[in-house]
Amino acid sequence: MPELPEVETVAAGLRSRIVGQQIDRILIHWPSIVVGGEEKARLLEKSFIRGISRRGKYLFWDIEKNDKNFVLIIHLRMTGQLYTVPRDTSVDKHTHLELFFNNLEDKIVYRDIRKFGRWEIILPEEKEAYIGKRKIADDALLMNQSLFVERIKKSGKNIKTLLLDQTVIAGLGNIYADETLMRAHISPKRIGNSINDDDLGRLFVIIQKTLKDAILKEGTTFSDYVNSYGRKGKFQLELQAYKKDGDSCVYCGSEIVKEKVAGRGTHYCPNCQE
DNA sequence: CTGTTTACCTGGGGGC
DNA sequence: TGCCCCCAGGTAAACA
Repeated sequence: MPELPEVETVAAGLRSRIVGQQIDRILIHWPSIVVGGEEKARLLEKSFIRGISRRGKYLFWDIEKNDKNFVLIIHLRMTGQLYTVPRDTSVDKHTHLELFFNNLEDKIVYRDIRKFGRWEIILPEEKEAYIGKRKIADDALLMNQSLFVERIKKSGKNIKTLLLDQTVIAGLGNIYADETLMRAHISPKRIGNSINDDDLGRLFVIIQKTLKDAILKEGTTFSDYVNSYGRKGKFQLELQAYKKDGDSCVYCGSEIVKEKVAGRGTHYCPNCQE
């Protein structure tokens, strides 16, 4: 699923090619992907893309049309894909939106098997409220370490729940929550306020390093994720925990188990994650 | 306020 | 081959 490294890879790939471009036309095959439906989606036609940014798993496109500014917010959720193909490429039944450009031979397609992803168009002055309403925390790569440690330390929830909570730290999903806890040798079931400062500091550093490593590998492709060129990532080759149940732990050789923690399938080593 | 449950969707895999 | 059921998990809304 697209988490911080995957969304960052998509953001960077699109930014280098479409900032400055003008959208000529949008094809809408499944209007409910866009909040407000077709009428709202038409706002994008003839608009210019002025910038692309990211916070956690949210993509933000700064849009300008007739001297008015908008923000397009895209969340890929579980199976969303956002990538370019030559404009005459045919699309399948899972492709819900297509963006054509004035001066680009490629089009952008939005493909999403489960249709969980959302596009939302708001005004720039509404962006702060959008983030505030959802209480989206600082991006994991920009967050202050002591703030992270303080938030975990005062919580009675387990660490897996906290890492998945986008109001605590933004960007981790099920894959990177398991991967970072494995690398930090911390059990997903440990309660936040039972973990000492040193271990939390270490976890924070490992979170940032793991996410950066995954960005260098252009993300993890397990089933659906692709980058902005429609190609798979390579970090799945370096996973140590996610979907590794039954395999040997790379640190101690014990068998990795899978059980439900925080309502999610959770993979960890019972021996070295205490 | 907090915590839990359900809805949103489809494809894949297991059981028979 | 096919049918049924469960599972995958990010977010938001409904609920207790």
